[in-house]
Amino acid sequence: MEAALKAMSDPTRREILRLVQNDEKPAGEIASNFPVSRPAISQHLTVLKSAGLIDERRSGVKRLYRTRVEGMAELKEFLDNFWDSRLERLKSVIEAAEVSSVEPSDEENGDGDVRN
Amino acid sequence: MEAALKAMSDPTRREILRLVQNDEKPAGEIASNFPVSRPAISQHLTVLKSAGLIDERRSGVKRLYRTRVEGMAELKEFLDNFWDSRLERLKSVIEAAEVSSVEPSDEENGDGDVRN
DNA sequence: AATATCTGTAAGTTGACACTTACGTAAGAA
DNA sequence: TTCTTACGTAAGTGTCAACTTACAGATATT
Repeated sequence: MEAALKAMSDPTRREILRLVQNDEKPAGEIASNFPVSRPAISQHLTVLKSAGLIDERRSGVKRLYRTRVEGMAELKEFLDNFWDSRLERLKSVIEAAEVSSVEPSDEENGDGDVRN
Repeated sequence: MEAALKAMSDPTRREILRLVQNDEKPAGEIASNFPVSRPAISQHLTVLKSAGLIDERRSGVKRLYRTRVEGMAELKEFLDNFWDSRLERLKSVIEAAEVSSVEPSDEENGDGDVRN
């Protein structure tokens, strides 16, 4: 999970995920879409695979990669829980902010008694 | 956005976000929840702030931090779009996998004609 | 003014990471 | 078997990021 989030934080890997979203593609073809070297992409694929975000299948000399749905779903669920515990009750706030302008509470006195 | 995702990929920062989800808290109190040094947390706060995920408010000597709803919402939306273009049509697949066991297509011949 | 408190910033260290260029390996073709 | 194709892996390099220990600055307190 931790690994999945970290894996997704890289733009190249996100693009890879986008490339293999539906049909599986061989490593070479995937690499051909990027300005970096083929081994570099191979390493990215390893990261994505060990993060559970893609599947690897061997077919002859080639290795076909494809998005692993379970892994993606797990990550999504993890993040959805994250939003839930934070955004849910604050959802109204942002909606209110969209309607009217931002209206700060405007307090500039000192201290609010925070135990330390 | 890129910055936000990267910021979230760190466990310490995710915990910070969890701490300041509702009420704002001063940097010192936030730091007291972690085994690392206070300056380290201060730097994490800087990262989160410049990623637009938290807000800073000065109150006397203290600096109060709190989750920034807009930033979180934007990140969520970005990711939701990401899932959409990938998971939506594959949703059925994982649901099918939950019902029955995994049933691979069982192809082991070679090559599928991939231009290279 | 002098002092204590709360905090960011500077500077340096260490480890992770994205990348490169060899090189090794497995599968199919000649 | 020998060659070619499609890869991963090893080894090295530069950069970034998380952390540390000083130190500086700004706000109350005395």
